[in-house]
Amino acid sequence: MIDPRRLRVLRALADHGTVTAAARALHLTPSAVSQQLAALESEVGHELLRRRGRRVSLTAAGELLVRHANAVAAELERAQATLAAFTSGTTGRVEVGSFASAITQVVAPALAALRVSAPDVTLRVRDVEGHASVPLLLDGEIDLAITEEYRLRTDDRRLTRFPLYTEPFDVVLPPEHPLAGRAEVDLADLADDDWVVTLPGNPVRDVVQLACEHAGFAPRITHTSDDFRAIGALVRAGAGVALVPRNAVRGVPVRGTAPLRRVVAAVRRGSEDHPLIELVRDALLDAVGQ
Amino acid sequence: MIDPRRLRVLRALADHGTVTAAARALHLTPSAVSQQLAALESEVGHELLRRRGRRVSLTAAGELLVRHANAVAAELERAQATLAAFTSGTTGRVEVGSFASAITQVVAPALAALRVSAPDVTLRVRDVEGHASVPLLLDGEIDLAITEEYRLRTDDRRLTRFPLYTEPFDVVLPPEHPLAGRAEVDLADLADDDWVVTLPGNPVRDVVQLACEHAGFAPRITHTSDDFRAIGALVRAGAGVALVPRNAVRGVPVRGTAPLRRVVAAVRRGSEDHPLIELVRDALLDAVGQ
DNA sequence: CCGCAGCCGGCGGGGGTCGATCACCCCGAC
DNA sequence: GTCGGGGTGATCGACCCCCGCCGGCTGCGG
Repeated sequence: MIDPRRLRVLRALADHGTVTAAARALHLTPSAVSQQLAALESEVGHELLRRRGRRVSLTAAGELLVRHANAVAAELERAQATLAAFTSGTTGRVEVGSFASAITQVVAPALAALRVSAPDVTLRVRDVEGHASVPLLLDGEIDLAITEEYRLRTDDRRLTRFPLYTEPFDVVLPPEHPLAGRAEVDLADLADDDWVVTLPGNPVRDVVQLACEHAGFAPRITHTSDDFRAIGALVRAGAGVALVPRNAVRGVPVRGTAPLRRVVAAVRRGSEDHPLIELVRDALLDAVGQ
Repeated sequence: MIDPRRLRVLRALADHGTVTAAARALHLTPSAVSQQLAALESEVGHELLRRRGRRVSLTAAGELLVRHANAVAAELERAQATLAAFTSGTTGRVEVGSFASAITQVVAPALAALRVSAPDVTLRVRDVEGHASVPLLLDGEIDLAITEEYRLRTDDRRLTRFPLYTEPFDVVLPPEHPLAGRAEVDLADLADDDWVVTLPGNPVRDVVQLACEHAGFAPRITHTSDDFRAIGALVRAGAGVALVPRNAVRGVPVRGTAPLRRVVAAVRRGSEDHPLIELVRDALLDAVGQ
């Protein structure tokens, strides 16, 4: 029989791609992970890992088993959720991971509301870089992740997601910029400016570049940062212009159709029925006035 | 996090009703089972067992968790099945449990056919009393059970079932019986005979009694046995008449609508896609000419 | 030459057995 | 009726063994 605890190890490997990273996520040494995977292979009688150089990748059988492992994990999560629904008094802790601006936007208000409506629920908030929250969620380090929609594949069967709010991207201009003070700005008018954008790999960068392209130009990129407050500081220092989500840095609306950032909450599949998760989700939805 | 191995113990308890019996099924001591269940309770933070006298029964939370445990088990079974489908050459062992007459009827021919069509598959057959096969199946002692339909609840989500064949009940008469030699017998003509039937609790007994009732009388029961060959011997010895499945003891057809015994094969849910199971199932269906 | 995967020796603890105890139920004796 | 005893079932404590982890090492590859 397959030892279901070993499936957990396999899942971690699939998520992190390397034995060492999986071990970190499981709070184990690489040695232990390697041994467990070897044991799993002999258990199922199949090669699950392919040694590719100094790394490993999953074989087809491995990929298959991972999908079943995900189903098992979801079922366990569901078991915990329905069981928790039996506890009459809602007590417990929920760990929420969120990027900075969403904390001020929705998490902090939700936390305040929960302090009075459900004082026995302790909400632990963790400021997490956008790209890090989903892995943390899957690792079980946090129970609910607030992230941008484009960081999730819609068909990811490991997660359940629900939308929180949508915000447009605003233009941020230096105080001395000729267009400063306008009520709206046309992107095309910024074709000759210097631009401050996020680092390559950050999806926001693609959003900005697509928007500029749509306005008929390619932005001249002079400075980069993944921290929107840093971007705001650079812009105020006259380093260039930027296009950032409204709640990150307050700017000027874009004339016409502005790109949008959709913010969603995600939980591990199966935990969506957990009463504490439902409570926090509802508080978050209340906080965005919905 | 719930340790999924402990769910296995909980399942065994639910199936067998007592810690000792669950321990037997798991090849453990009662002490070990008791400890694992206590650990599970503290893991989920709920009472799962209620001490009722010197026995235990499941609480509502326990019942709930059992259902999830069944889902997890089915998923693990499915994982094993899809992985086994990767092995090109069909090799392995399948344990089949069946009552005696079905062995001669379908299992033996299927075994003979598999010996030539799939020589690397070893089929182990086990003669099992009708009531015992399903528990053995759930315990993992056998992989496929051939049993009467009325021994299965149709909504049992732990099993997948498929029909094999249907046989009518025949009347068995002593050689010196006035109706002996007839091509058909009307049940109503046996109202004044002594009857040999199965023991109370055996569903066949209910079938016989219902049939007699339908024919307008209550059978006068003088001898009982759960072994149809023993019943046949008693009848031939002149002890009375009987109504038994045709393949168990050859008798005389009933005039009008005879009661039917539907014989089905059952496998653990999730294992229906296992290539070896499919192979055996097809061989069984071939053996009944379908 | 660093970093990662995979062995090997050694250790600790989870999880097993064993034996004893307690609780309960079904008896039959009185 | 009730009292006591035997059988059975659950649980606890003590012990212990092996599984599974760690740490250090090797080998390889980028």
